[in-house]
Amino acid sequence: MGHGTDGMIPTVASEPAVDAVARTMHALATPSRVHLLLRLRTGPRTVGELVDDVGMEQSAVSHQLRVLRHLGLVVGDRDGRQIRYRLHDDHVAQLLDEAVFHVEHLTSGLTDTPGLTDA
Amino acid sequence: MGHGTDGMIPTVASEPAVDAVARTMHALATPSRVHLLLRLRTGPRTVGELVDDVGMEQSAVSHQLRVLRHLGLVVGDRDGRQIRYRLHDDHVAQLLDEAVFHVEHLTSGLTDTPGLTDA
DNA sequence: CACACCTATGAACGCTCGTTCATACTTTCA
DNA sequence: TGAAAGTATGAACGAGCGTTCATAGGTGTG
Repeated sequence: MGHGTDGMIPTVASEPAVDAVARTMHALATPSRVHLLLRLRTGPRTVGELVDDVGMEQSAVSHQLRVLRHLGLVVGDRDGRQIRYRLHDDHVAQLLDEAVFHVEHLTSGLTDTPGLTDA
Repeated sequence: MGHGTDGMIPTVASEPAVDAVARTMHALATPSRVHLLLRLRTGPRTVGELVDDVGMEQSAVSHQLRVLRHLGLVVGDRDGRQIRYRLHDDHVAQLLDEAVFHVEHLTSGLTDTPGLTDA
């Protein structure tokens, strides 16, 4: 059972929502950001720790963290001269888990030619 | 695709899964595809119908449908000289609903400056 | 105050990707 | 079989984006 639109089916789903979905899902459309988010899902980490975890440069990590910040997915708290990042709330963690879950359970029935179930 | 590591709790989430998530979520990272998917969520539609629904050219629709097909999110069944597309399964519909749900409930606590909860 | 440490920012480059234009393919009908 | 309808495909162009390089901003320490 899914939450969300229980019962009522979105006949067309408001147009504005379309852009909002695309914009937010954009955060999960890049390996580097997914990597960072999954890392933060295990708990708060400083930028330096994240740099060590994923194989990215400090600048790249900072840039991506800014993107995630603007999307409201992560929050940074200053601790001394370093900044500790964390997922914004459980909502984000849940979204992450579901993304991973769905991907791992996608019936891989890829199709190359339309009109056929497989080819 | 292979699940390299065991099927355990995502303490760190296997590296390969990261790319898989990013690749699939990529489908939801563009307004045009979200539009098409949400439309298909209300039931099967032919390409022509989709063209009328969303404000895209036939070619663009066909191109995006191909992307969604390769990702295993939609399936096309030939019906006469037109092809009727539909979501691959309930899984995809659920993923869509959850995406919309989460976006609509994202505590919009955007932050521009790190180290501060708001500014 | 000067310096090292940590993180953020801006510019630039390369690449990916979505769209458009033109065309080919498949199916139906006369 | 020739034509029209419906859809797919390839090339090309432009925009958006992720990375790197260089540098600035802020923080603690001696």
